[in-house]
Amino acid sequence: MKKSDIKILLVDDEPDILEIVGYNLSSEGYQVITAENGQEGVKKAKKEKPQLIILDVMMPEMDGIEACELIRKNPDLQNTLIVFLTARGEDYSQVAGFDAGADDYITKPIKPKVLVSKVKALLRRFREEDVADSVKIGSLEINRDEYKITSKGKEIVLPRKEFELLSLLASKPGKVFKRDEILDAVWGNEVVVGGRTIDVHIRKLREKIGDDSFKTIKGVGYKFVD
Amino acid sequence: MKKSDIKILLVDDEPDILEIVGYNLSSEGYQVITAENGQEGVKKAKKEKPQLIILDVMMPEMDGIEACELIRKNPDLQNTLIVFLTARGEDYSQVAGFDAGADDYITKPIKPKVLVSKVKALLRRFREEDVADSVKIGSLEINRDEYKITSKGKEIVLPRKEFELLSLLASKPGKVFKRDEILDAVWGNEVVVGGRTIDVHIRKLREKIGDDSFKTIKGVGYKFVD
DNA sequence: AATCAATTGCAAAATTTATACCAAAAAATG
DNA sequence: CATTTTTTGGTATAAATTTTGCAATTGATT
Repeated sequence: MKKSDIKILLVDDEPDILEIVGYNLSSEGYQVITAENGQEGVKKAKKEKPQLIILDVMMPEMDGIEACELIRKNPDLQNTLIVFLTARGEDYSQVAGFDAGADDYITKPIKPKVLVSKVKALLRRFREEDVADSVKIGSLEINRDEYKITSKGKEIVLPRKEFELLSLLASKPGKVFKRDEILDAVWGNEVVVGGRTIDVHIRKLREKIGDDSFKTIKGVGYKFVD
Repeated sequence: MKKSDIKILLVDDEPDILEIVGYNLSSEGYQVITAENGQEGVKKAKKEKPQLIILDVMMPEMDGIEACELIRKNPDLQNTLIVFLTARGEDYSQVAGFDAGADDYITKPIKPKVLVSKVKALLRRFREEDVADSVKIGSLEINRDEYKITSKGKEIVLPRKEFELLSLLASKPGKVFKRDEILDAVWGNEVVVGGRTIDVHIRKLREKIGDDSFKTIKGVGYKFVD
């Protein structure tokens, strides 16, 4: 994701803050969206789905804490980063803010450099978390990032489809995936492939990973067991 | 960078301050340069390019804020750290100072210990940021600043695109970058280039850096291995 | 238990797809 | 304008995916 693809929503009732913070973030290359109160903030958050939201705690009508809670209720915004702006000394707000689901807070008066570096740091973490899906299933380790699988210390390189199939099955060990489900997930339901195709791939996996790991449930599908 | 390579510029109209602060910093091993007023400070800043500048806010003729703004306008001094010296209670100066681009402030009366530790802390950050531009990946050293790559002691000069591509891949050794990702990062998704373009650049890199360093994951993308 | 129908396993072949490589054109650079 | 870098299209090659036909297995039914 490019920097200019990152949206930051800025919610504060003081236009001055909006301007200075907005300016600093814009000149760093981020897309900045602003809102002047809690309601508007929540609305824009839902609409724009920013990666990061900077929320003033003290605002008339709906304060930052409340807005934060509302935002967090939205499933699409679960992973959005939320940073609170608090006046120094409003100590309680840190606690309450973290309870409400904040990721960090910045105290006023705002130092542009601090703000920018904090935002950068958070977004770095965000990005890393985003890609860091390497799952361990018993003796298997599936590293989606590096596109490789480690089984009992041995690295196994798999072709795309086999890799996808294995990740799917191993994502829920024990669960039986119906053939339809598998086709949907691995092949996508646009492409129609014959019925035997899945078997073949399963066979390849059995050859490479181990025969016992894959159980056939006749008339239904396959499952991966550890 | 050695400590004795670090220059600190001290700007204050009071000779006493100059002396006491200067003495403390010198005995820490830093190179200290002094100036007795704003004009002189700005002039010396441009000439000496210190890593850190300590500026008194209250000075006759040109005050610290103004000097700071002038300094910041100089492209070479964008990353220079600027610390303000303010009398306690001059609260406005904090705000105005940060607006002008200051990184920190120290209130008078000056406590040498506080001063020194603050300077150290700031310079640590500065150094970290500074080196973050040249990354070492195994036998490779990528210097984004000077736009060159050192491999096994040999300097390799790369054209822009090849350089960008290599830095991308090497930034996360082992990670597979999908062709889309590569296009986004190196070419930017505004420009549309054909699919073979990436191959060709990879080939060039393989010729120059070494065949083994670049693995192809068919149907997915490429990765750099150390 | 034997039979039957349906389903899955399997191996090799066929097909499709992706990438490497090349040469040459186009664009940028100085 | 000469040189270097980047892009493109074409072809060769390698690899992955799918198909196919038959054998083996399973579960249900008698």
